[in-house]
Amino acid sequence: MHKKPGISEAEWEVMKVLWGKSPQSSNAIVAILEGKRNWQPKTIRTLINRLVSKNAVGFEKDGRQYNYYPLLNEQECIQAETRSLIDRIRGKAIKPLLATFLEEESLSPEDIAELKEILENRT
Amino acid sequence: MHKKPGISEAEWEVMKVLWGKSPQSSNAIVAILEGKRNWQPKTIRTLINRLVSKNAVGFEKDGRQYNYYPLLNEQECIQAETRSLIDRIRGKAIKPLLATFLEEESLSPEDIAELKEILENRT
DNA sequence: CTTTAATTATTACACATGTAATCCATTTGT
DNA sequence: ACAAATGGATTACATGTGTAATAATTAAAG
Repeated sequence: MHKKPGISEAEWEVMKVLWGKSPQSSNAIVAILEGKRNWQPKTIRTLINRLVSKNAVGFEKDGRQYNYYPLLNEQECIQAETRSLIDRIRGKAIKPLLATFLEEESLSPEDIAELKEILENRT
Repeated sequence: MHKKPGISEAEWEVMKVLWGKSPQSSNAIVAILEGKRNWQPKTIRTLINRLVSKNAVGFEKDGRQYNYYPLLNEQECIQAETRSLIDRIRGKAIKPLLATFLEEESLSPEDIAELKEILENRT
């Protein structure tokens, strides 16, 4: 039994563009991503098509062109990835992982305060 | 240009077994994993072999049998996965993700104290 | 020694993913 | 009206991954 396919790493880049603004034409998506990743336009179109196949992205026709928009919620996708990582290391020390996050990422003072509060309440 | 292959989700299960104790025979690994995942022994052996091909696992012969041990450090692998997730959601709110972690996972009081300290020092 | 059982090695096969190119239809410039 | 460009649809192809089965080898049992 094969498991439901998720959104691949490359496809995530497209989702992020659409979560940032939607709907957008493939041209617009291509323009944005060509700068960030070293991808050919054809490659980016393939990714868009795959996301449509996966029902992660929908589109409306505007004459001959399509305008794409996300069908999945950003926060839910992030949570799904997070849970996937948690599952992967389940049974192992979660702390070093968290430490990596806390050290590497830019958090606002408010974020930090809020996270501290979560930790307090867990004790 | 193809990127270096990582350790797949299924392979991680094998790594976890070996990080828990090593070296171990394939039989021992199979015995442990048959309980947790619904895998055939042949499947598990395939995973072990792939890890050997990837230089993630080494082995010493003990007569006709092999005893396997990890060649990669657990903490580093966890960090790599963590960074991969961070990259994936880069530019997006990291806080909800952290909140998920902090709420879902079981952390010891010592862990919590240590994490709080990390947060303090970041302020 | 020969048959059997256990282990490792090799092969299989469908679907996913990275990374595009080609084909086809339609719009647009001349 | 015709040619060129553009955008979507289809096809490509190597490698990775899940999930094993089969073949080859060798140790153990009789």
